[in-house]
Amino acid sequence: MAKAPSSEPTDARILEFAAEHIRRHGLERTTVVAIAREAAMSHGNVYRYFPSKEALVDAVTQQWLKPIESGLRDICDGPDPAFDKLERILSAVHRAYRNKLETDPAIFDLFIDASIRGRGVARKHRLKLQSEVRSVLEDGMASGAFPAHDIRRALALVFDVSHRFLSPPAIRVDGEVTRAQIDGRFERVLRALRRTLGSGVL
Amino acid sequence: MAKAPSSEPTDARILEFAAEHIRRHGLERTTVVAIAREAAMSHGNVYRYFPSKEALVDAVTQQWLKPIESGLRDICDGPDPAFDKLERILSAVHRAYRNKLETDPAIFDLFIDASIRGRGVARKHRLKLQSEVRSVLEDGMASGAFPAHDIRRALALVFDVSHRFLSPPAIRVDGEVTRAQIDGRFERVLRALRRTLGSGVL
DNA sequence: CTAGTAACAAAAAACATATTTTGTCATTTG
DNA sequence: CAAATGACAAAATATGTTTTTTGTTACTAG
Repeated sequence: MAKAPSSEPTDARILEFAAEHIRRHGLERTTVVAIAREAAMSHGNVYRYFPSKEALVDAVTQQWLKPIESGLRDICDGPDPAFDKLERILSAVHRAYRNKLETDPAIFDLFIDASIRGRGVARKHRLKLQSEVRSVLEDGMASGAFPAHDIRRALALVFDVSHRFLSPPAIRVDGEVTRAQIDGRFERVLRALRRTLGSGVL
Repeated sequence: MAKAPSSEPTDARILEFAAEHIRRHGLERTTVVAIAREAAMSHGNVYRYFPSKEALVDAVTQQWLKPIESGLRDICDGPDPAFDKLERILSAVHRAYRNKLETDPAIFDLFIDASIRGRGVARKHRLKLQSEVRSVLEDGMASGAFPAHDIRRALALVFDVSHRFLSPPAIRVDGEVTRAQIDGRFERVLRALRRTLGSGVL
C-alpha cells in the first residue's frame, strides 16, 4: 500500500510508517531503526520529530483516538436531549473501540497497553471523555432531565456501570461473545442508567 | 472421601509451604524444588500429591476461594428477600476480593492471573458465583420481587453493571481510591440495579 | 535556519551455553 | 501397600558475551 510520498509532512510520514510496521510485526519487533529505514532516512532524524520511541508509539495511538474525540465533541455540541447525548457518546466510544479491536488489533493493543501502564495518551483521552460526559450531565441537571444533585456521584455511576464496555482491557476479553449480544447488553445497561439518572435516586 | 485427619495431612502441608513461599518470594521466584526443600521432602514427592506445578498453584488459589464460596451458599440458603440476598452476595464477594488484595496481595495475584489466563480454578469459581446469583434471581422472579421475564438478560445485567467491582483485574487497579469511596459507589450501583430489576424493564 | 546525516556511548536485546527446574519412574523404606 | 526417595530426560531459566538499539551531538547540505 503506497502512502502519499513527499507531499505529507515528515512527522506524519514517520507516524504512518511506524503504524504500518507495528501492524505487520507487532510492537515487540518494532525498532526506531527499522521504521527509519522504511521511511528512507537515518534513525537519528526520527528523533528530530519524536523525542523518544515511547513518544512515537504514543503518537500512533493518539492518531486514531483523535477522530473519536472530535466525534464526541460534535455529539456534545448537538441539540439533542441530555440523555440521548449521553447514550450516543458512550455507544460511540464503545463501538469505536470494538471496531478498532476487530479491524486493527495491533494498534488497539497499543491503546490497551497505554491504559494499563497509565501513559499520558490514555489518561488524557479518558479525561476528555469524562469531561464530555460531565458537561452533558451538567446540561441534563440544568434542564431538569436529571434531578440528581451530586454531579460527582452521577459521573462515577455512569463510568462504573459502563466499565465493562469502555475499559480497553475489558473489551479485549470477549472473543466468544458476538458484537450483537454485547451491543444488546450495553443498551440494557444504558436503559437502566437512564431510569436511574431520570429518577434522581442517588 | 474424607481422610482421617492426622496432625496435618501431607497435601495440606505442601499447600501451606507453597502459599508461604509465594507470599515471601512471589510466584516468579517460586519453584517446586524450593517448596519441597522447605517442607523437608524430595520434590518428587510433591508430585505424588499434585500432578503439576500449575495444579499446585491453582490449589493454593482454590484454598482461599473455598470459604468465600461456602459463605455464598449460606447467604443463598438464608430466608431474606431476594434482592437483599443478591446484594449481600455481590457485596460479600467484592469485599472478600478487596480484603485479600490488601492483606495478601501475592495470593490475590495468583487469582488475577488465573482469571486472565482463564484457568479452571477461576472459571469454576465464576460459574459458582453465577449459579448462586441465578438461583437468587429465579427465586426473586418466582416470588414476584423481580417482574423480569428473561433470566439470562437479568443475569447479564447483574454482572455487566458489577463488572468493575467483581473482576479481579479491575479491582487491582484502584490504588488511589479509598475503600469507603468504592464501597459507596458499589452501593449506588446496586441501588440502581434493584430499581431496574424491581421495575421489570428489561 | 531547516532538514538531514554520521558517529558515538549507554542501554537493551539476542545469542550461545551452563545450570536449574519440571515431571517421570524404578526403587527403597517402614 | 502407602509414603517417600534419587536418578533421570526434557524443558525452562540463569548467566556471561556479543550485537543491536536507543538517544545525543557535532556536523553537512540546501
